[in-house]
Amino acid sequence: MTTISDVARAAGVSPATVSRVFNGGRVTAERAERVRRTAAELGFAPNRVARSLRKQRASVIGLIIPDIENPFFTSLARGVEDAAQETNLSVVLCNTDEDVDKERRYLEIAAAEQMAGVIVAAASRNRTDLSLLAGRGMPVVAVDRRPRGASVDAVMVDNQHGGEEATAHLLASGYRRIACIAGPEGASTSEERLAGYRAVLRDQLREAGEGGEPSPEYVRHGDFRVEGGRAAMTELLALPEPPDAVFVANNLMTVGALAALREAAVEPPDFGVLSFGDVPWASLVRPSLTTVQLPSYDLGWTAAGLLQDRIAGTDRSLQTVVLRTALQVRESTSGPVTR
Amino acid sequence: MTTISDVARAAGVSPATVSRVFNGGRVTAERAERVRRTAAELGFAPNRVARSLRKQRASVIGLIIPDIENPFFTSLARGVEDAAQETNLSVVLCNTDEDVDKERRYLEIAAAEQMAGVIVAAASRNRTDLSLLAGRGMPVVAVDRRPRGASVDAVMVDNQHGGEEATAHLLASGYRRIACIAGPEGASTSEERLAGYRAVLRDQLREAGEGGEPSPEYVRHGDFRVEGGRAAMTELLALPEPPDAVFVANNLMTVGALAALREAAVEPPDFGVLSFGDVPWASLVRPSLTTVQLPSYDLGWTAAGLLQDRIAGTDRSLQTVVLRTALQVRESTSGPVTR
DNA sequence: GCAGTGCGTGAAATCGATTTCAACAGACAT
DNA sequence: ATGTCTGTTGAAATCGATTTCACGCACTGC
Repeated sequence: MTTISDVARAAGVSPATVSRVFNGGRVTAERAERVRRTAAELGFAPNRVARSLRKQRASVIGLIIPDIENPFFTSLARGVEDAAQETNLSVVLCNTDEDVDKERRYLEIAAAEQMAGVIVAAASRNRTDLSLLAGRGMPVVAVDRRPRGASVDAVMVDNQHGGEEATAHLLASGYRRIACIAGPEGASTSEERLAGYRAVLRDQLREAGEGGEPSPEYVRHGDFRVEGGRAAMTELLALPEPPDAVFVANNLMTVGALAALREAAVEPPDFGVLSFGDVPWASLVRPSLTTVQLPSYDLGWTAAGLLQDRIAGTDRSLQTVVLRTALQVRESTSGPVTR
Repeated sequence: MTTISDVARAAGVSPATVSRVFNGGRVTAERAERVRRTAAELGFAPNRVARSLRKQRASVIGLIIPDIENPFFTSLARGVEDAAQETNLSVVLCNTDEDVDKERRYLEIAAAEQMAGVIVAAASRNRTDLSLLAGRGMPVVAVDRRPRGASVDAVMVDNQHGGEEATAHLLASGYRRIACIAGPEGASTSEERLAGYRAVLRDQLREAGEGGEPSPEYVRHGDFRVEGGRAAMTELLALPEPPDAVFVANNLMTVGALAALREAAVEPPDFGVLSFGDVPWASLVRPSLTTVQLPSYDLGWTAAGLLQDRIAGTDRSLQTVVLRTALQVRESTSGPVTR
């Protein structure tokens, strides 16, 4: 391992000069050239640990996500990674498994490693505590989920709008008994999607002159995982008057819901399914699935951008960027065949 | 940020003693207790950067994979992560996009960050150069793919066996014109799977008294991605005598192949499809897909174990662990209906 | 010719932990 | 009383880079 002193000695200059060559200090062209050449000869690469210690900041950003096996988050991670690469930051990917304790451990590591900044998709709206980092002046950006009371930059999805879009599409397709499989109660993303669903249904009831509220029986809460979706869908199908369509609040639960539908031998387009979030590849084997597309990659990219601004020292006021969803209609035949 | 000196001062001891308390040196019980208490009061957590610099080794391992969006690798990553957690190592996940240059950059970072070790699923059999790290004495474990000439521990999948299993199953199900969509030429994993396919077909031809070689037209090379699978399948279907089944050498290409089949309105069980590697969730919407299950999680877990042995300083001789695949039969009706 | 300015340079301090080394205290044997 | 040994302790060196500071030199303007 060649150090900066090795290079300095070989090039006949001081370590300070070598450092300046690589960090944009003022050095005469001729010396700089000589240093660069000897450095290349010796295969010198600065020790990033030493650099981090001295600078009190590593060239690493943390990305803390709740589920690495969910394509939504891997896509987000790619966005972060691509953006980070442009400024030579590396990304440490941490998977919390929706577990607040695991998450806290990672936040502590981020502090102890003196990471340049952290992007967090919080495991819990209430119990995730970002003050640990924000308090030490470490730049933090919340993404997808904003923990309560955290004063940090954020990049969010317009969940309510997505929920409205989805529900409106199902209505427009002719379905009338539309259920909703929401996420865990308390999850902000889920609440907002549900709010969108409710708002559209209420409007529709009013217009139809029926007034009142959409049936509370048609709303089930899952856990954002496959099994939760399956269970909720099974319950819905067992109702005295089962729904004829369902809006599912995330991609994994959609997979579960589809499985339950298949077991019950209920198929689109008799039964409408609209997924919030892309179910990757499902489109290939089940083209009739309409989805609310989430800007996952852009979410990551944007969050990384905000973070880098902060790292660079910008002190604009706190900012929340909201990205829109886009409905991707894939139904070949749209709407129920018989009514 | 409280440092070790702050704690030392507050507890009325030297920094050396504080360090010993946290690193298992000999300290009298009473002092140790006092130090621990003051440390807790001050919220002291050792600065990992400083520790890494002094120890010449970080408590971080690198995991370098070619495609973070492939569930095979995310599952592998979980295996690594879970194993690493047990010894308080954190994992840095690096995505190379199958790009050798990107990969080299990450290998250099691993060196400059003084990572404790690296697990690599190499982007290229020929061009991935692990000597950079192995030469500096950094522990390295190859996983899934073993780069040529690298003298490192390795954890592999028994690809040939998996290929044999897959092909034999298709034969046993009654298919006779079995094609293969292999991976890129030169990729060791692909070559081995293909070898398994060829071996079984040759045996079958011999037994059937026909002798000779399986038709070379039935072997196509893809790029391990969705589009490659789709293109290859389309070509196969366009042959004068198209196959009646296909063995696809990885999960993503299977997705592409399924899409091509759907476009051509060819459906199982008239056409047999066997995927090497699980196509997540596809089972739910297409239960008839039989797959060769890869031990992705175990691959990661095992690799992390080997790496930790090396980090701890074991100097047993180089070791290659080969994990078996398992056929997961999901066909409801098995085999072609008409012949 | 002299003060003032600016640039390039190297010596040395610095980041925060670990670890070596020497000193010291106390127990015990000679 | 002296020597030996064991077990604790703190001062100081160390890891490898960055950065401050002061110095020397060359110019400029008066």
